Amino acid sequence: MIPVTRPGRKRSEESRQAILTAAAELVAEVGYAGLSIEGMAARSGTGKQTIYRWWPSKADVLLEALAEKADLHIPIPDEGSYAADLRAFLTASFALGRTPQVIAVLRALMAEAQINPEFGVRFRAGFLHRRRDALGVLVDRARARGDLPPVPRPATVADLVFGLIWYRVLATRDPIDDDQIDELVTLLTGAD
Amino acid sequence: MIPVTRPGRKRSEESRQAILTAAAELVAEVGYAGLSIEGMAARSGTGKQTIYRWWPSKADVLLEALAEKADLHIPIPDEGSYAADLRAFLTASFALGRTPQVIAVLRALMAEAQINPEFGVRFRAGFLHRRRDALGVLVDRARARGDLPPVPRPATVADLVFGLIWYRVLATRDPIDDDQIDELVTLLTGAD
Amino acid sequence: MIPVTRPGRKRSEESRQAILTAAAELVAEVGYAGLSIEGMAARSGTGKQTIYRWWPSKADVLLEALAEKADLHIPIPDEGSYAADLRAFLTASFALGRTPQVIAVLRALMAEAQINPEFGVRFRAGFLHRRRDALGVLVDRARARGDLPPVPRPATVADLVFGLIWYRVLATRDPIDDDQIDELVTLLTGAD
Amino acid sequence: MIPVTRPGRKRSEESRQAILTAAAELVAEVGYAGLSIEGMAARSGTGKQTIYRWWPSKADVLLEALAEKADLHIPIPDEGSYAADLRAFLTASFALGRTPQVIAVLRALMAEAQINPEFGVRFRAGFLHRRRDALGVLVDRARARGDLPPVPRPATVADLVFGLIWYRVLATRDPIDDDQIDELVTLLTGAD
DNA sequence: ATTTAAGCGAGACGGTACGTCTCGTCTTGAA
DNA sequence: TTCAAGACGAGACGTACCGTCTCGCTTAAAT
Repeated sequence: MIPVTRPGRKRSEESRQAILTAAAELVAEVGYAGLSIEGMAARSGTGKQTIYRWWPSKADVLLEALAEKADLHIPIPDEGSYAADLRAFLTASFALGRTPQVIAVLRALMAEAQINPEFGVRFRAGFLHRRRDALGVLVDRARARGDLPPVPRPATVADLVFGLIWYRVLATRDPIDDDQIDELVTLLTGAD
Repeated sequence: MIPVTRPGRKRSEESRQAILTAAAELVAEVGYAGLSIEGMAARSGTGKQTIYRWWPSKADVLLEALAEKADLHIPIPDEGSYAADLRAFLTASFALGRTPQVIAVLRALMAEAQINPEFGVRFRAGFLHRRRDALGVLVDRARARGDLPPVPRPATVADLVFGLIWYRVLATRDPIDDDQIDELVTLLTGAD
Repeated sequence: MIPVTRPGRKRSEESRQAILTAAAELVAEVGYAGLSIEGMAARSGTGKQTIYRWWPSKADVLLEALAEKADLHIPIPDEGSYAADLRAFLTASFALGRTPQVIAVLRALMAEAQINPEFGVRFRAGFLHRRRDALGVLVDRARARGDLPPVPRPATVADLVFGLIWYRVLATRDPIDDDQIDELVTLLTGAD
Repeated sequence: MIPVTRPGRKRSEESRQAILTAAAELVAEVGYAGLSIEGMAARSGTGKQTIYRWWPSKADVLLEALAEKADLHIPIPDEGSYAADLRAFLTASFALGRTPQVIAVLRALMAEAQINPEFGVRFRAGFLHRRRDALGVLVDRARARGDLPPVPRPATVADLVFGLIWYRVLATRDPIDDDQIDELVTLLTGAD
């Protein structure tokens, strides 16, 4: 058994919060490209070393700041049918991305994940997989009910749902209207 | 009529090609994060100013290098039916992204488009919209034929198709298998 | 016999004047450090090559501009005595350097002569030696008259006179008052 | 009383020395025009920022390097008479400028002082005034003794002495021979 | 109580690339 | 041949951050 109580000063929760807050404020003010560790340290009144000690990159700070405020595991209670479950999930997901600040951070993190492969691994594990798993719960539930149409296959459902969401966020950049939720539900449940 | 003959030395096509080649080679060797204007100038045997004179950022150089080799307006001949047209388009699109080098560049450009808004505008106009228009031709053709199912709507077709492709490229990072083409065709044409 | 009439276009006197004028104006506006061949070409409406064709450096342009306006060989008529000659020479010399613009150019040229040895050679030949020779005429005249004191030696007279002037221009930067002319004349003529 | 202990890492004396040495070596090798901050950083194995943090220009680095090796306040002990004091001062001054390396640096600094006014202020305060003050001590001593001739006035003595030295360094560029020391002493002390 | 071992804010360090500026040369088409 | 225009290879400028390294201090568990 490892002695968990190490000697020395404890990590400062105050500094941690100050850094997360500074990161969120700065990215809103100067954009992700203008965000720097140096700037975060200055704004938060901490030292650069304190940031480097706990986070590997500026993207990881943002990821933690995001996780702090938005629970990514939004559980979907059983709504009775696959269609109802799906509609609930989509509505909740779109609500998550309705705040421009969150969208901006998501765009930046997805971008960083492409450019910095190590962060990519962490971003997939810490964000993308969690969202995918949340959807997986619904699909499994539907499968158990025998509610699932033959096309698309369960594995493809996530690709279509998240593909559409991310494509709108990253490429077309206009918000998803509610009509599209109905359209998607219809398409995926095989209803007419 | 404007006199087209401007005074002064002409732009060097030789240097332009050397820069595009150097950019493509370097991004393959050191990755997008390791790519720099400085490095491109050194590798291509040109001066930094020559690059800054013609391109606003390293991403724009890559975009031009990409456009140079891959025609983005791949025309889809009439295959007789919506389903056949769609299958041809998807097959051609996946083939485009089969070469890892092209995928790597696309990931980088989509990332840069998130981080650098000015480049984002150019990337959408110079790449995303062209691909979307190419798909639009098929859909219009199907609509003229009365071949189009009520769901999804034409505008959503592109979101689903490109959403799925980009999501796999950016998020899951595993290649699309051919079964998924069939699945997608079935889903979008409303066939059973 | 060389055919003096060479083929091709003649040198443009207009451009030459425009360049000299631009150089003089610019050095007054932005200082010698801010003066550039590029700026001179832009201001004068000429091409850089035209400047490089006729002058080896920006300092040479300034030197020619200076020579254009101030005759450096101010002849000193025989005033009857060494003391009177000397006083006339000093008065004329100080007058030359009374205009701040000329002083500024002289400072810059003397500086450039230290930094750029090739220009140093030209500056000495084109400016310093001419001034020294002008003083030499007086001294020779005095020697012929037997008017010269044993100390300082003729060669040292120039060192003292020009040394004092340049030291004030370069180091102390305050103008020479007329009392110092008398002082210098007294000192050099051995009068009491 | 201000607490002198400032936070943060201390300035590296090792780097400071390495930079001063590199500056001195480089100016000897490539001349002042060829000297660059970039080159000094490379040669000294430091970063450019470290130089910019402590010195405003390459000339200031050289000035400090010069002050490091040559004490500019060479005190002149009382030699008994104004003439003897003066001879000692001149001999010491000429010795200072006998090493070609020192001369080369002085030429460069005086040049830079003309071109860069801010450095000019620092050069006068950090070098010229100190030398002038050293001479002032002798003159004051002579005045106290009643040893001073009416011409030249004390203020002009410095102009003549340093004028001659600098004129030879900057303009004629040939070394001062010892005869000229005697000549100068004779002239300034009013002896025959 | 004293020692030891972090963590902290601060800031200097060796680096790298940025985007700009100017250099001196070369190329173009008109005069 | 010269000229105005302007692209070119080259390379230094001064700045911004990177990620690392002292530094004096605070904090807390172990001695």
